[in-house]
This record gives sequence, structure tokens and C-alpha cells, in this order.
Amino acid sequence: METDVYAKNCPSRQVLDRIGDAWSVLIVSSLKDGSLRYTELAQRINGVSPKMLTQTLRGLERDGIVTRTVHAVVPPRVDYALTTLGRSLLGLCNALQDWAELHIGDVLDAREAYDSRP
Amino acid sequence: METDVYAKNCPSRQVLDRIGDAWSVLIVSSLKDGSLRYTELAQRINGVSPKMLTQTLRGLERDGIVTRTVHAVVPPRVDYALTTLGRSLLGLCNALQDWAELHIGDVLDAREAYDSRP
DNA sequence: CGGCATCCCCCGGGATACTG
DNA sequence: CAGTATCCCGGGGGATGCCG
Repeated sequence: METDVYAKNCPSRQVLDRIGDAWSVLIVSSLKDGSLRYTELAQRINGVSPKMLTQTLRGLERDGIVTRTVHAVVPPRVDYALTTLGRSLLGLCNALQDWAELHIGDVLDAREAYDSRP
Repeated sequence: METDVYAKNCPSRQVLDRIGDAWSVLIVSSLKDGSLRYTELAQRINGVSPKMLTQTLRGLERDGIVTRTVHAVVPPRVDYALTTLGRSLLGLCNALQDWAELHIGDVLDAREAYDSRP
């Protein structure tokens, strides 16, 4: 198959969009040690609205990156976990966060220098 | 410094946003072999509007990831190149694209399966 | 050639309230 | 508890037109 991310209509662009989505990255990273419930994800990921959490989880499920397991109990319980495909993303997500935490200082310095220019 | 990407107001979130931006990834990758002119970038990156190209380049420059060099000639010539900080991103960008090109098939299959479910 | 500036539209996404 | 439904707003981002 022809996969050129520079091409406008290449589906790999959509993959970039998904991975690029900040919520996706945070969700995948949160699930690295095992499954979590909906509420646990919501607490863990500071600032995500229920709408975006659900929406992103549905997208990840559709893309075969997470599984959604409903337990028939009261109160309801829904677990989310990574698939094999999802686990293959962990290295990337970790690298992303590592870079961010390692170079955030440089970036902030560069911004300050840029903004204080005539 | 406290760097927790799960925290709402952590600046590393902004780094995630920048790297997550599809245009940023494509620009950084395009510059891996050396500097390019504005028009060359526009041609290389299919589907980007002038506005977004300029805007993204400004953001990358502000964040210390690319340099912008204006040559005083007619017609004008502006070269963009990666900084050291920008070059440190190359591994990440390549990994991102590699993953996309490697797993795009799995993702598309998962989507089809998901969409054709009752 | 390499941009800003402006207009304008559309929808991403937050807040809130309600259900199985 | 785990969502859906609804409303609503800001701004992302395309198109177009003008400068140095």
C-alpha cells in the first residue's frame, strides 16, 4: 500500500491525528499498567470533560487501540484496557512524554527570549 | 520543576499540543535533511494552507525548534532549518510516522470491523 | 517570493442537566 | 456509575486580497 504522510488523503494522516490528540496520548499512557474504569480515567486525566473522554475512548475503541468491557453488575462497571495494537503505542507515548518533560525548560526559555524581542 | 502531563496547567501539556499538531510533525520531518524555503515546504506538505504553514512555522520558531533566515536578495528568499532542539525531535517524528505507516492497516481493519457491527 | 490582514464559517469542545 | 443529550461559545482554519 502507498503510505505517504505528506499526501493529503493518505489514511496515515488520520493516524497522526489520533496520536496527535492530547487526550488519546494521555488515555493510552494511563492504561499502561492495566485496565481502568471510566471514572478512574476521568480522575487521572485532569481537565478532561465527560464528553471528550467518552468521545476519545470511542475513537480509540473503533481504531482497535482499546477494549471496552461492560460488567453486568449494579452499580454498572466498565473497564477499559489496551489491545495488542494499543500496547504497541506505549513506547511512542512514553517517548513523547519523556521529550516533553526533558525539554520543556528549553522551550519555555526560547519562548521568553522570542517574546521579549523588539 | 514539577512536570506532570496529567496536570491540567502543566506547560508540558503545551509541548504535547505542539508535537501533537500534525503540521508541526510534518514540518520537522521535512527539515530533517537540511533547510528548506517557504515554498518548498508548502509543496512538500500537501494540503497545508499558507496561513497554517506560516502560523505553525512561527510557533516552531518561538519554541526554539526551527530557525528562520531571511536573505536580502530579490526575489526574497527565506530558509527554515532545525535547531539543535528541533533535531532532538527527529527521532520522535520518525517513530510517529513509522508507527503510522506500519499499523495503518490494522487501524483500518479495526474501523471496518467496528462500523459493520450491529 | 513570502508573507500579513481580514473576513467568515463551521465545529470542537466545555458546561450543565438528565437517564438506564 | 457511566454515560447520553442539549446548548452555546470561542477560535481554528480556509479563502481571498493586499504589501515589501
